[in-house]
Amino acid sequence: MNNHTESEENYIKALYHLGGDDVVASGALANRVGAKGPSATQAVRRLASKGLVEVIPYKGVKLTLDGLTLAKHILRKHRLWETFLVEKLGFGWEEVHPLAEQLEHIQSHELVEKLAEYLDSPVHDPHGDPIPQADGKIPPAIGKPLQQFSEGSTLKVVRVEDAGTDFFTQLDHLEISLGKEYTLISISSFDSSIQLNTESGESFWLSHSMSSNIYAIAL
Amino acid sequence: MNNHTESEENYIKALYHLGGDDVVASGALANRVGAKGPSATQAVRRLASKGLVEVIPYKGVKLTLDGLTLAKHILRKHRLWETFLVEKLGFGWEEVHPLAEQLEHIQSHELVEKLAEYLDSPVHDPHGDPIPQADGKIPPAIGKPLQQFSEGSTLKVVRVEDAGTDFFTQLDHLEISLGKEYTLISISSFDSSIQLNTESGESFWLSHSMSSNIYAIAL
DNA sequence: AAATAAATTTAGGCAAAGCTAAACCTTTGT
DNA sequence: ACAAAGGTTTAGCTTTGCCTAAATTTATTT
Repeated sequence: MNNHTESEENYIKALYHLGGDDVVASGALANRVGAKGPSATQAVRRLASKGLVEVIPYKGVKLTLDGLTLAKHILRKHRLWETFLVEKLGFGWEEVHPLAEQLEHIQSHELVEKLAEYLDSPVHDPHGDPIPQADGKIPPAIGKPLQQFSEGSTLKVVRVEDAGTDFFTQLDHLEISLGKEYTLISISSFDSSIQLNTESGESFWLSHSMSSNIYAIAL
Repeated sequence: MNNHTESEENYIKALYHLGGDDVVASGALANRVGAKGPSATQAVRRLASKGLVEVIPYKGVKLTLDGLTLAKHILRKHRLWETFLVEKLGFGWEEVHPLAEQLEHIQSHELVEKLAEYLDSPVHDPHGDPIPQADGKIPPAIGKPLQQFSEGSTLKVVRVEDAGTDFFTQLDHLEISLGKEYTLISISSFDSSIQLNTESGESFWLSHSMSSNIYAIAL
């Protein structure tokens, strides 16, 4: 009961990401894992038979406690590997997600814990996202989305949501990275896009979908 | 044409291990990957359709040049990961094989080369086995099997064949490890088993199957 | 050289995972 | 309240990869 396929783990991950331990619609799930509806229905059934999810037909799916534990454990592995790739192997933070997606499926508790130790038991990954700990606890997430700052405030970017590659390409293009400081000039009341000033005085706009994945603290 | 399943890679690995680029019987192959005859036949057919092997029906299978290249690349990954696990994470040399067997399937040239660099481009893994290089060249294997030493010679263990866990359990039990020195007392003309003396004077016997996987240099 | 033994391949099944098309619930709009 | 729209599940098909049993080919033995 402790050995899962890669596909199963991907569904579990998706469920966690989409809803934590809340109910998720099978369509949304299928979408997230890049499959079609029926595949998700079927997959979810397999997961249910392993006690990892609860299904309410025509309503949605929900992680059980076991499923939740597994999800957090996979996320722990993912973020530890990302940390390793960036800090030890010198990868850029924008390249590591797809690699970690492979590495997170490696099966060995001992390996995970030795890796954590080797990295000095990190609490945040290279994107600033919290790394679930061995006991299942999740460190507090740092920063607030840019929208929640008032115009004129000075802020420091401390975290970005570990999303797709195109998101990072955009970030790189705008030369946004962790630790950088900006002044928030204005928030469009029309489409919620945000205007930032860099330290060197240049100004640029961020779409809502961009800025809502960028987290900062006030200075 | 560059993307292989884990199962396929396991068959390629097995072929390389069993025969290098010589013909291997399908039964032996099945045996090595822990499958039954028909599964191997089928697998081999898939590999042939990808140009990785050549099949001579009822005779055997043989790696093509592409297959050989792939095999060496997988072995490179395997041994680099083993090196990482032992040198960086502090695993014992006897524990790393099954982990490396998972890690070797991670798909990323960049990762492999960054890992190699991080480990200072090692030429031998923790068992003393040569690590195929990025260009496909294989560093010279060091040492000779214990059988090839004459009685009375003093020798140093420099390499063991990276085999199953039980082999390492045995080695550990006998407290044999890389770098240790012994005197070869005698070779049984009956069953080729070997009698060794440790530096501290204790004496013990090694079966042929054990000693033929242990390599040493003369002192 | 024929018969038997051993190895290999074919035939036919099964489970995981995916797909499309069709059927079936739920929700929503009027 | 009911019909259309939208989302979900069922049905049925495909591929990978493994299995057992049966047929076939190769090797061995007398």
